Amino acid sequence: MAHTQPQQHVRSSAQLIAKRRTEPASSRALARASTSADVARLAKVSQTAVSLVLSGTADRVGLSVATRERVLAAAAALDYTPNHAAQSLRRRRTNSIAYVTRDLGNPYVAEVVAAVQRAAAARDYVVTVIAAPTEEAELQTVFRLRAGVCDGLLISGGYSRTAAELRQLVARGMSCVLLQDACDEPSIPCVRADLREGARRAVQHLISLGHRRIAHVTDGGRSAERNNDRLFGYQAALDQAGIPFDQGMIVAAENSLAGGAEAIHTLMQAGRPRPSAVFMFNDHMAAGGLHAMRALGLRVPEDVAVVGFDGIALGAFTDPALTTVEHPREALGRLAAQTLLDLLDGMPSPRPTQTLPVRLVIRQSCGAGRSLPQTT
Amino acid sequence: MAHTQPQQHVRSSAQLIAKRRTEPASSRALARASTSADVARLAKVSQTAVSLVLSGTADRVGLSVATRERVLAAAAALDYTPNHAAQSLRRRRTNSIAYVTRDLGNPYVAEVVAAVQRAAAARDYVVTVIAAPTEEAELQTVFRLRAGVCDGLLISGGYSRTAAELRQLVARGMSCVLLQDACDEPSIPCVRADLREGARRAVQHLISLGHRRIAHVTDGGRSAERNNDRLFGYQAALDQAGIPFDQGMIVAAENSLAGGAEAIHTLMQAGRPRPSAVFMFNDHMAAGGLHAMRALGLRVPEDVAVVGFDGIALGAFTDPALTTVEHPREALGRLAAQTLLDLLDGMPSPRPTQTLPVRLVIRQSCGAGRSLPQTT
DNA sequence: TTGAAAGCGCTAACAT
DNA sequence: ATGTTAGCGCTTTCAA
Repeated sequence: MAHTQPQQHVRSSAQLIAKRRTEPASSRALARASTSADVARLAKVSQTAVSLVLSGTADRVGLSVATRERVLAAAAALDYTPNHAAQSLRRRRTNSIAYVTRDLGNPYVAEVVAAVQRAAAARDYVVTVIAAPTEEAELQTVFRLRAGVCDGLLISGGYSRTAAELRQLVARGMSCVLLQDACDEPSIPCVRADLREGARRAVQHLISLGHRRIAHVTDGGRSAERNNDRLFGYQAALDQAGIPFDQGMIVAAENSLAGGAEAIHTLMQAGRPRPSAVFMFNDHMAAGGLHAMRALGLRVPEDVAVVGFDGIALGAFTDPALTTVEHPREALGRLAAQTLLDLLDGMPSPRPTQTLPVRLVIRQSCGAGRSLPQTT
Repeated sequence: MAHTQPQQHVRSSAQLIAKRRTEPASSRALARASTSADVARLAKVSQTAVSLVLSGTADRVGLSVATRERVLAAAAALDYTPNHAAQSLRRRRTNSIAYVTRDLGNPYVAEVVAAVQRAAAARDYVVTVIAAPTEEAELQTVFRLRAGVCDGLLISGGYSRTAAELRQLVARGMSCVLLQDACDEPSIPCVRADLREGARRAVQHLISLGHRRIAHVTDGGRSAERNNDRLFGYQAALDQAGIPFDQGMIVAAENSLAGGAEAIHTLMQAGRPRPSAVFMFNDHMAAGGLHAMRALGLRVPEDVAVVGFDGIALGAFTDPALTTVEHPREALGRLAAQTLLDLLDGMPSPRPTQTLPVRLVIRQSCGAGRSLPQTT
């Protein structure tokens, strides 16, 4: 960018080269992107030198400063960018990892992804996010990754059938880290937040406020045998307080605003014992639930106390603001990325599962009385 | 998957081959992934035949069925997956497009992405989503794409400095389609919704309800000279009704729940003429605004009418439900993807800018009186 | 300190 | 109907 004059000069010779090389090709094509050979020719050095300089290995090897500068000038003049496919083919490394998620729509995901990207960028890796909304899409995605599109894989909340495919992938040498849902394969590390403990504390909090009839709205989209950390935590809290578990207090619904609202309608149906408090699967569903309660004429927290989960921004802006369990999104994303990159560098994960702590955030919806500031 | 027996048989020979080939290599590496040469050897055909069969060109050329089946069997036995880098290098095509967005956190984006993915999948393309939260990140991302990581680019709401970089990219032969924000380069097509008309209608609706002091909360994060379609529509509606424009009715804030709340606090400050209605930049900010109004003791729509924008799911679950302008997310994503893929196929875009219509959705927050069903 | 040469895995002209 | 051959653009021994 510095020396405009010489650069301009060199650029013209560069274009000559490009032109000459392009002539025999199809006339429709634009000027071919310049290659490292073009750079070498222009700098009057070998391709090796170009590669060495541009990959930063030059000083390790000991190329002369003069050569180095000639290469850099030529590269700049030709507006050279290494071809990614060729580089990957040769290096057997793409310097990219994929983050596969089911619901891009969840703002929670965006924050985790942001953290992953920061951590990856610090180690010169690129993150591509792949949305796989259905089980089929997820399977297909994982399958496609066998082609070596990326070096490693971060999977958040995968379907169980994916696990089998994953095992194969890992057996073939692909590195992979799971978010939140450990699979039975110990060689695939998992990074998670302690949702079970978070749920236990949330429900314990409700119990401490005097509630005994506490309902739980679960995510019906998740398979029953997995991902019920929240349910386990809920049960643990009841157990500790000596409150018998009542299956009628459990309602499954779609993980969405509408699903949350629907669950509340179900729960508050006439002829059914009414809960005095509801522990919702997440804040998103809780927001929908609050809407439904309002429509039903129920006051929160006076008639029904509500606790959410995740700690998304929305929870501070609902009416009333949601008491919730905060997911460590930043730490989770960072740790997952670091674990994966360590794996790629040949450093095996210290523990198969790393668990991060969560935090109970008390706002208004649980009726704890204290009027705290409304933003976290 | 059909003939287990023969497959098992072949698999063992396959493993022999794999083993033999691996022996001289580093002992640390896992069994090398099989290549098309391996498949050819096992099927006793040439690599060409393998390539032809697996790329589906076989029938066009006229390979015998016997050959075809031998190849398929061998490929299955070796669990063969073509190497993506090699394929891309040779074909000069990656069969992937990138979707670059500033805020993955916006649920609106997720829906557009989903539509893009469906349209792309139908034409055998993969979509990778790249989050570029800052201008620097966006520039860097666009710059990196010069390496040929993907064949085409979808950019939504890009920063203006990106435009320059984009032009270079397009000049180099990369195909690119903009979402919503046309840039001054006519060769880069743009797909957008008619936000200006949507805004005009929304404000006109407020005017028709008797409002004259209508405030507008804009997105302070966007540069002033771009992206103010909503502002233009707002002004047009005022003009049509003969209401003078008052700069004091315009407040810029961060595009977030908190930003929306902040804007309302500013707008409702004592000593300032109070608006009787507020047209918010989007539903997300509007939701934050509703929260602020509640905190200030203002009733919506009795004291202040509110209209949002985008038509995100949340708008149907706020209290009161938001009157809004619905963005055609599905159509937008689909059209953008199709335009880009057509471009990649050498079909130039019919018009530099394609504009989709929007729709006013009347709910409770504007006080139109009619009590419509709460979900769209 | 630098360069020549081989080859990553695949595809596509061009034989046969 | 099938095989041979020559690269795509890059990195990396190995030799000078």
